[in-house]
Amino acid sequence: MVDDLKIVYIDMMNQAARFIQFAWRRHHTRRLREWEQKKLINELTHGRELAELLQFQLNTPSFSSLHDQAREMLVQKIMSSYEKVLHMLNFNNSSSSTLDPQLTGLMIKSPTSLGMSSWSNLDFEGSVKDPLDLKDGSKKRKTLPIRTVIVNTPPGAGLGEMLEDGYSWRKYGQKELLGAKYPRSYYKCTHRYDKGCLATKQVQRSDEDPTIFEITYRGHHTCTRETSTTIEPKQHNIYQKQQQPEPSPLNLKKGLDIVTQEPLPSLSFRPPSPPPR
DNA sequence: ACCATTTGACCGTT
DNA sequence: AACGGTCAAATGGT
Repeated sequence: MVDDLKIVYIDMMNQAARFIQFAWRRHHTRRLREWEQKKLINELTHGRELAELLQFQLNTPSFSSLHDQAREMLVQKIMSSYEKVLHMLNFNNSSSSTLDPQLTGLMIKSPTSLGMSSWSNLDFEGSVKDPLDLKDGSKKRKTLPIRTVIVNTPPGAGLGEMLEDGYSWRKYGQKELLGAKYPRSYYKCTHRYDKGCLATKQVQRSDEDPTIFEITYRGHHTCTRETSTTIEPKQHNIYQKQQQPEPSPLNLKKGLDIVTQEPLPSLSFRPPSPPPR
């Protein structure tokens, strides 16, 4: 849970950084167009909401108070980060819908000079660094569950429907692999940013039998809501190749909405407590 | 205007 | 240096 939110958070911050950098470099002091800014603000706003959810969850009586303290610190970092970014972007809301170029410049050149401590791990040549990696030597990064399925094409089916699995994916890359005849395609869940869904898949057409595809999924879909029309993935012609058990059994069934949907056992449900400032 | 895909560049690991 | 994964500008579609 915490790890997942961290990933989304870093992802979003990186995107925000890249976005601002892009706007800065290409248009120099040009103004961001309204829709550009709106998009960015929407993303950041949602990220802040996620952080609030996390904070609420952390108000739950703890198992290990030590970890909870670290978590709480992380939450506060996240929250203040978002507050500051949003504030910067909203700076001019009252007058016009443009991003103040001077402010942008300051952000890039000397983020700390404005007291933006949580931007200090943002360098604009690189990206956001994971704050917990700095102090903790535990390198448990590959925690996302991986499962690979072999799918073969039904005789009459076309390629398109063959690759349908009930989820919506956005292709973000394709690569010719070393000894392979066919390229490998890379997909992210369409709701990576609007719902923080980290699911990913790779599709690899088989060398020897081109009707066979090897599809590797990693991560859960946290984007599905069971409001009426949850689509179950089609299970035709699928052979499970390998399966990894869930590392985190107690959460993430329904993703980051867990607080509102599936309260933890210890959490007798109550309305979200106002987050401490 | 908005969105997804394409595709070479880029980047981290080995 | 090479490989595999990801990014993002260009492109094409609605």
